[in-house]
Amino acid sequence: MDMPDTTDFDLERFLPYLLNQAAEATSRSFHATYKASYGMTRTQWRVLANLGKFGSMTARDICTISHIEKTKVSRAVSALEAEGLLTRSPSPQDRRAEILALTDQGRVIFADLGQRAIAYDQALRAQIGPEIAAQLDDLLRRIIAEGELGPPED
Amino acid sequence: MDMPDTTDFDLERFLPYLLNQAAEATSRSFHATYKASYGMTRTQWRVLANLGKFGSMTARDICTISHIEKTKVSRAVSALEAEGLLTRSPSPQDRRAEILALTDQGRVIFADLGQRAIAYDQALRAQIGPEIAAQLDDLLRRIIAEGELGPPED
DNA sequence: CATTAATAGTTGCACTCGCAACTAAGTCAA
DNA sequence: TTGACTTAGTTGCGAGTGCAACTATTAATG
Repeated sequence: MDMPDTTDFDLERFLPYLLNQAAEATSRSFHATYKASYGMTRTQWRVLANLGKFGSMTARDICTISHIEKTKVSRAVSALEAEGLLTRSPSPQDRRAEILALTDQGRVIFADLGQRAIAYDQALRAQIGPEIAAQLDDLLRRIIAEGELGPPED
Repeated sequence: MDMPDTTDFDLERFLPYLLNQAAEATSRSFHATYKASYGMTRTQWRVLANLGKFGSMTARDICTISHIEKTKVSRAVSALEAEGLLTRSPSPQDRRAEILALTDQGRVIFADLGQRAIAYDQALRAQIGPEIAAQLDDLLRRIIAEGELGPPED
């Protein structure tokens, strides 16, 4: 009737750790791409990608869709605007909100990075096998959806 | 003979993005645990966990094993030492290196957090199903191992 | 040996992040 | 319409991070 030996804990078998390592490994080289080409932050890239995908929307919409904190979005929007990649225009329905839209230049860059992202993603999936990659997608989405299973409540 | 429409790029199908979201979702609540209980950083927790698992080793060993940047390790070690959770002693073989070892207090905390980590990990795996979780482990390890498949080389 | 290169670890700096506090605008109800 | 409450977005601040430069020591090479 042994208790599990607590010194048995092994980071290498800890799912959050593995997910982090995998995320960092796969993010790093693509991050280098958009950073080198356009001096972009990961958050900026994500905001750009959302606007590219969905068209005009407010900062709040981006927060809701992508689960990025509003302060990160706010700063990313400022930076992208300063670079001339997006414009803000006041929302007619709500004067607190601003409608964000990519400029032509923003769309060009989104097209470029989008293409490279697709290529990178395909290379990744090819390495682990396309069917398995599809399974992986499902698993990750489930984990994301389960979201926080509240703290261990000990 | 269409080129793939570049506006088709969808963050939600981008593996690095999914991995990141999943990693953040699973890390967040456990991060809250060690932060609240011991005011620890993720890097500090990882250094502690490595020392707990492998016993005495140098900072460089930790870097090699866990792929954490040496500056992060350096600062984490300083912080853990300041908290009295580890000691440094000069290496007899190499006067540049220091041998790191957990103090009794460090081991107690490692035991505590290790236990909680195991519980958290098991809860996570239970949610997605244990067999599937095992598959996920394999996949993640493969992705980590493939490591950087060099930048797209376009 | 003497020099040059490599390595262990630290530090300075510029930047990103997370959180709380804040402004401005909209909502709801008495 | 006034007052309490919520929401969109911004800003200040403390803290963590990445990168490059640096010290001290060890290894390698002529």
